[in-house]
Amino acid sequence: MTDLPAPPSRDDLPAYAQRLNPPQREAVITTEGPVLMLAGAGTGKTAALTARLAHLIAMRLAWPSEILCVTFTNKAAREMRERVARHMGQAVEGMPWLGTFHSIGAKMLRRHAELVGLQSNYTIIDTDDQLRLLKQLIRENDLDEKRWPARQLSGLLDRWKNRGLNPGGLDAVENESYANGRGEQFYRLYQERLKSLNACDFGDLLLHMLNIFRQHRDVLEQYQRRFKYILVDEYQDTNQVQYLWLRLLAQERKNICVVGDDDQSIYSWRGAEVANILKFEKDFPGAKVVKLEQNYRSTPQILATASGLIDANSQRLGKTLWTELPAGDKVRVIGVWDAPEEARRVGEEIERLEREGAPLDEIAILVRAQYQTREFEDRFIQIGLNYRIVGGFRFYERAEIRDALAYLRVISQPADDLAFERIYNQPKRGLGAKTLETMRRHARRTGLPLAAASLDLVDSDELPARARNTLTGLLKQFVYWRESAERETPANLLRLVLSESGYDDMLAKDRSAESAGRAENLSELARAMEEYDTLGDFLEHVGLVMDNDAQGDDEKVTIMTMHAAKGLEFNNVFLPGWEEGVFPSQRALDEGGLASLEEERRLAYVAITRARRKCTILHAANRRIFGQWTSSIPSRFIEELPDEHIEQETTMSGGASLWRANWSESEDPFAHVARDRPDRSTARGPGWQRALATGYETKPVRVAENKRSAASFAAKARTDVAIGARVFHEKFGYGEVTDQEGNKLEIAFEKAGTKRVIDSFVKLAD
DNA sequence: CAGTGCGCTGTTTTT
DNA sequence: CAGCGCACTG
Repeated sequence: MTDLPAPPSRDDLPAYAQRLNPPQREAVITTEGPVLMLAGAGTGKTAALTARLAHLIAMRLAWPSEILCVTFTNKAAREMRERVARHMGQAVEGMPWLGTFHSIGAKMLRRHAELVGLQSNYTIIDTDDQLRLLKQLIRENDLDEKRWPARQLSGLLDRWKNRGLNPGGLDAVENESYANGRGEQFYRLYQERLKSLNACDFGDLLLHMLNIFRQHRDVLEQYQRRFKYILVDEYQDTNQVQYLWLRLLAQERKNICVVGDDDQSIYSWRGAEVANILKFEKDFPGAKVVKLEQNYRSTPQILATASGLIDANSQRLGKTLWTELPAGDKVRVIGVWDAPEEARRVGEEIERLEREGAPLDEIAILVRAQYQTREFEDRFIQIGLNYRIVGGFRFYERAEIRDALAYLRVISQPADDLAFERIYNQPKRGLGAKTLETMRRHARRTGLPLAAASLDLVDSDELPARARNTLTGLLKQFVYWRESAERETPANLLRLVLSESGYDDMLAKDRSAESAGRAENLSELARAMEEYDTLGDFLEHVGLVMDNDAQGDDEKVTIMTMHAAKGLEFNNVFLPGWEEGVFPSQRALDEGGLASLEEERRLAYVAITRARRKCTILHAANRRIFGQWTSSIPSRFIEELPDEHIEQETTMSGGASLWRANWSESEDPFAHVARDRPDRSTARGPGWQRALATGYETKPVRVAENKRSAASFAAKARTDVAIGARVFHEKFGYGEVTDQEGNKLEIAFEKAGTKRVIDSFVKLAD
């Protein structure tokens, strides 16, 4: 890092600043003090942000390692890294603190894990693991899982963590919201369980670090000193923990630059608080506010359509986007009969674009919800159109991949019970619920992880001979694999495990249609692992970088959700499913009131502004929902689009004209639009007020006393049982203790003969 | 212990 | 029309 370029002289602007417009340039050169960059869609915010990064480094104001740069998605982080590298040439050896909130949180937490009772090789569990764990907890505590579903608890936990609340910090209402006042209890139980698994969930990555910052000044100061500059992308999407986290870190130097657009806030369901961006100037007095309003992306028609729509929202800072780009086509609104026709129609339009020479990777179909992708997939397969679906079933969520990862997790972290449970009978080894029950029981009584408890268990006669032998074999394999992990590369270790565990054989014997694909996925996984030096590195990557948007080589149409499309742009954009109940979604209409509706509208704004040249909106009169054909009316958002910039069209087979005919007799389908439209002058929704009312203080957290180390394998022996004692065993009946060795007893049973059992499985007979 | 079939419930969006 | 939990049968 000694070969940084010389600082540029004042008159010849460095390359990274040359193409910036005045506001952008201002955002770049105002390095000291707080800066709020309000950047509308397509106004070159990433360009400004990366230029700012390059500037800080080029002017030698900070080393790359002294800049904290936070993004929301891995994709955004990757792009920024690449762009900075391009600006700086080879001089910048990466930026260690450029990444998503979660990956940065994870990295910090690895260094300070012991402060929250974890070990630095902790596992990051995903929602799937989390749900399984919660189900266990719910069952163990005799709760009716129908009445109090794990999903619901998961949602609450998420919400609490997003708000920076620890178990002790829940108020009565929150506590009441699960199992009649047992919210806090389950939150606590869950956290304890995670700790014993040496694991944490996504929310913990941030919350643990926030707790550490609050309770360990020295740690906080260490980071405050390190980060000379802080940059935050998509600030409108920060939630409460992230906000508190940033505030603590920025408090000292106040060199924080946040970039965002209140009109593109679409993650409030994940705890994001638009208010964070609205109150930035209050949090950081004297903040320089820079507005980027020149749009470089879309035609005037597209821009005007989007602006007209978002204008219906009440809670906005308000910006006026303008463009110098030449006029283009009007935004088209097409009404069709049903969803299949919608897919057919989009297919035809794409084929036409293709004939006109448009590249397929410049075409995107943006949907509200994942289920809408099916229709398009079916159609495109039929007509042989290349497409790719972003999101949806992610690579790492496939069963076989998760199985493989579970093996690796147990190898790297023997206390990972969730992983162990997943694979202890996968492939089928003849170990079932009964064995698991015995293992769990022993684990619970001794406080050992499952695998360790099992190791103890197979040294007794508690399990039937067959289960005992199988389990012994499996545990021995793990010991051996753990040794192999020392000398093999992660990729080779995986291949070894898959072959020796019988997983490969299982797939080979499986004659079903999917098995070949599964095997292929596993090879792909091994290939992907080649670039990692240690198993730990790889597992961390998997925990956080769940994205699967490997750029395909050949040209493909992109199908994805509007949420996933944020930050992207395409020449041609299709927006299907603009119907009440689909978009805006039924959920948003049912709950959440005005705030939800406005978020849906912002989503519509985001979707339209993805388009550079052409934007086509579609709505169908009939759609199958829940397997039932239902007729639908066009989205209220369509009515809100400014007439002069759109062009309506209805197909011969019916579409809009039909429902119009149906409705005109009885009722105006848009009657509700006027009714629901907010009063712009007075609106101050609940979200706004809640945000203003929210304080920063929550109760301090008690750091739980350090329990038995998860890795400890020693089970304590009972002291109340001695040789000669008469005892009762559930399976073997009554007997007399003839020998005692640690927690193992040798007992002469009256009916079953002499057996070796574990002391916790017997009780004293009287 | 594993495999099958039945009925229930519920679908946004993501790190 | 899912995907799941559950009960029942080889």
